[in-house]
Amino acid sequence: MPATVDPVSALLDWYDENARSLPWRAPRTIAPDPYHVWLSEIMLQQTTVTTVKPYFEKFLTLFPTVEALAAAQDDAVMAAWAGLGYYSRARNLLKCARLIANTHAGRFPDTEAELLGLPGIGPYTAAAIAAIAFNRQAAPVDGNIERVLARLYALETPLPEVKVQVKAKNEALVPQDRPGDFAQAMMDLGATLCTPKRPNCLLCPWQGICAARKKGLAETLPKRAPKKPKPHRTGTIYWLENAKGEVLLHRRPDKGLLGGMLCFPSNGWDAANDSPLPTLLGNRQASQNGWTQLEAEVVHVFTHFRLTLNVQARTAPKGFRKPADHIWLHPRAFDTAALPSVMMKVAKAVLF
DNA sequence: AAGCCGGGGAT
DNA sequence: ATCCCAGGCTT
Repeated sequence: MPATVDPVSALLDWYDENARSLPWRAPRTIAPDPYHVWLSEIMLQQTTVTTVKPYFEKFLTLFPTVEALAAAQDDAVMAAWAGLGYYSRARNLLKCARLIANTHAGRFPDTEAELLGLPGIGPYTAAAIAAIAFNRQAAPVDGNIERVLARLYALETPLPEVKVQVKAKNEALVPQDRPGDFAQAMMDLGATLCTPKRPNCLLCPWQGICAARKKGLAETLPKRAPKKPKPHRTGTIYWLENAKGEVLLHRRPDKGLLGGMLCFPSNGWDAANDSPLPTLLGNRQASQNGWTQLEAEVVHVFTHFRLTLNVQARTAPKGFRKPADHIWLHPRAFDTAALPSVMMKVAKAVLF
């Protein structure tokens, strides 16, 4: 053994011996399926491996090929994505699948530049697909790689400014023969050993050369700007049932919060989607034909605000006509519909 | 450049 | 209760 080992070789050796078995990772001897790589990378945007796994497998069952996905109904895709969050990803996923199927003969482009032009594919995902699916000389940088390299080189500039240095360091390390494995090894290292808190430096292939470890800075890098506190919003859910036991749901517009998803009519927390129901039916509480305030209160945390919802319920009067963009849906169908997690919480609070 | 956009696992 | 995640789009 030489006294000094090439850092990239040490990383790839660690990766070969410790690679987690992930459903979208092809065996060494089999070429990866670009559809699988693309689907997994979109799902993994700001989302952990544990969360993505069951969704990835469900999508491959429902939509085995990019052509099958392209042929699916919008609502079927939104329903399959329900609970995964960042719903613009699902809309762009479908947009991209139809583009690939209809104008690219079902084949994903194999260069970083072409991939970057597709809906839902930004700088990270374009580089990741180019490297992993096509073994191109591309160097994706995600949150894991930022952390690993900020520590390896003890980069003390706070995010996001440090991204420029990280990008340069990363590109300098990419090996010519295994760019895809290098990217995945870096991300695996960040996800399993070089974690944000309490990194397991004793098992790290770079424990001997990590500058942050030598300085005792491993746990504190990368530095981040302090975050702003989340504002708090409150709202009211209107749970309206018809004679068949179906509940009224509102399909939200495609753009914006929970775009394209089904939500119970509500007021007070999202002005653009305030419901006409209380005006249509009268919002007096505890009157014979009015709403009944339920005990249920639902708390949910979004990216940029915290939400507390109270629930009012009643049955629809005879002759009630549902407003535009509303549907009746029986609770037994909630599990397979496009209900976001916050609305699933509301349903559970009312039904149980 | 900054804000918007979900949800859940880990600590 | 807080952090942060295999980020992209919009303004």
